[in-house]
Amino acid sequence: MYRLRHPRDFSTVYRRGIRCKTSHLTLRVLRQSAAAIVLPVEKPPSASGAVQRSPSRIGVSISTKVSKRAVVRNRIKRQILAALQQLLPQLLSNWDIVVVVHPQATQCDYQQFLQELKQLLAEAKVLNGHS
RNA sequence: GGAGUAGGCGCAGGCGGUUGCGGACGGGGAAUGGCUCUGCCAAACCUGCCAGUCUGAGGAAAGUCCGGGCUCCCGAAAGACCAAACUUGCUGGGUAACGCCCAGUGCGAGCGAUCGUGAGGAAAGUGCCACAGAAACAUACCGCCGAUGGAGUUUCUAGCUAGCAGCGAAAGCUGAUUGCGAAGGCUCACAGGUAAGGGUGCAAGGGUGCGGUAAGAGCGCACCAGCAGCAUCGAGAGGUGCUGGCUCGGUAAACCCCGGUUGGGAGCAAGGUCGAAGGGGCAAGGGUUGGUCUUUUUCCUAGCUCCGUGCAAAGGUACCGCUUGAGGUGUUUGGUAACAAACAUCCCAGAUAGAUAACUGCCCUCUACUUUGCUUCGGUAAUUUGGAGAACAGAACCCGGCUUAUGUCUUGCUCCCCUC
RNA sequence: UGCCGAGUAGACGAAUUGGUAAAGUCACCUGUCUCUGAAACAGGAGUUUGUAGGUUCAAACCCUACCUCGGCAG
Repeated sequence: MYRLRHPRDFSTVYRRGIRCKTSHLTLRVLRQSAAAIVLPVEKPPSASGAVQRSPSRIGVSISTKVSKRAVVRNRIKRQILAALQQLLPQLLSNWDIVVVVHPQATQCDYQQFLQELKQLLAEAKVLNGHS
């Protein structure tokens, strides 16, 4: 799994991405080709089209407002990443995805996260069809 | 059995399965691009990627309350003195150091085991002690006394004086009366004495008792508290005993004094290395355009989508700092202990949107229920099924402490109740 | 991660060289006025000073530990 790591990537997704929302999570999604306009150096102009097949990158954002305790935040993040791991084969490539966690999500368990993520990704049309 | 108290160099479930994450190690090993093009370089002394082996949170990793190491800036030979700061402060020891730890002393709390202790100086000075109260550190409101001094009193007395009456020869005696009147009595409470009692207050000039006194008072005595001196025990804080003069308010977590300690400041986001693209800044130079004066060479000034050069800033954890350390484990020795020494042995996280996880099986432990056996009917043993394995909590440069949060196991000791 | 600052009625906010039921404004409640409401006037209630200990005769204030909130490096 490829992770979003740089703050610059996060702010780009926040500025330009599509937004989807459930009661416990918010999803921000952006095509990497759109990001390539902002950062033209990463991709030479000749190869900008169909040649690129870099996999989708995923980031999770969870603030101290969700919970003050680092243990709780880390567990939620790990559970979300594990759920996405399970969904990874169905994901389309060339997308940047950011998952934002809401404060109510401290009560959720793994199955709930899995279900909500599946729903959100389908809504954002990042999931590899319903085939 | 219950209640309590002090510890633990005590534990933080175990073994697996599937899918995954960080680091280290040694292997395999591209695409692509460049060039001096049948080979080299970039990264080929192996990057992305691939599989393998090893390894991967805590007792508090937390709070950031102290003390260090380490790094940079300012200052500075070294030492002494002064100043300043710290806010450290019973004694002895431990430690790299500490406001920490150990052992003891005094005081306080508890029936006790034991616990708490910010525990130098108020007899060096200054300040403060509201209200109340006479007075808050020096006095006298009520009260007591009035010994001493003063004033009053003859309707207090002794005594003296004067004339009158009676008796008498006289001296004189008796009686009532006039006046004086003590160093005596009584009255006053004016001066004064007093700090027992009342009242005020957190606090009122050691406490209790007896004597004493005009009334009182360490004024005297006994015991107690406290102070000073001496002796003695102890390494010391202090303990014990004797003697003495009799007594001093509280507050220093108020200023302060004394003693002690100390170069100051910032903190790994310290600090250092490298520093792309595309822009902008400054400097001097060149080029070019315009203006003025002198002159036809240059100079001055203002500008520019111009040119290259130099300087400085800036962007990013890309790399270093970064984990071998006052290190861990074990044994022995010294010490009451904290701890120290010697020997042996081991290398044990290094992330940076931040790794150690998600789901799940068995064992073990605990617990609830079902059934059965025993029963002194309180329970106890086995068994079936279900549930839980938690609580507090996530390394972020590294150590030593403190504080706070919190599940469970276990050891010693104390008090109370019951039974033998 | 490191470093700073602040907590006083429902809201704002004074009292901080310790001194005795902790000012004031808005809001709230009751009444008067009015046909009703507002305004005005009169009266009233509410805070033990973030929490827990300590020093002191006495603590919002001094000391210690904790809790919460905010800020800076960003």
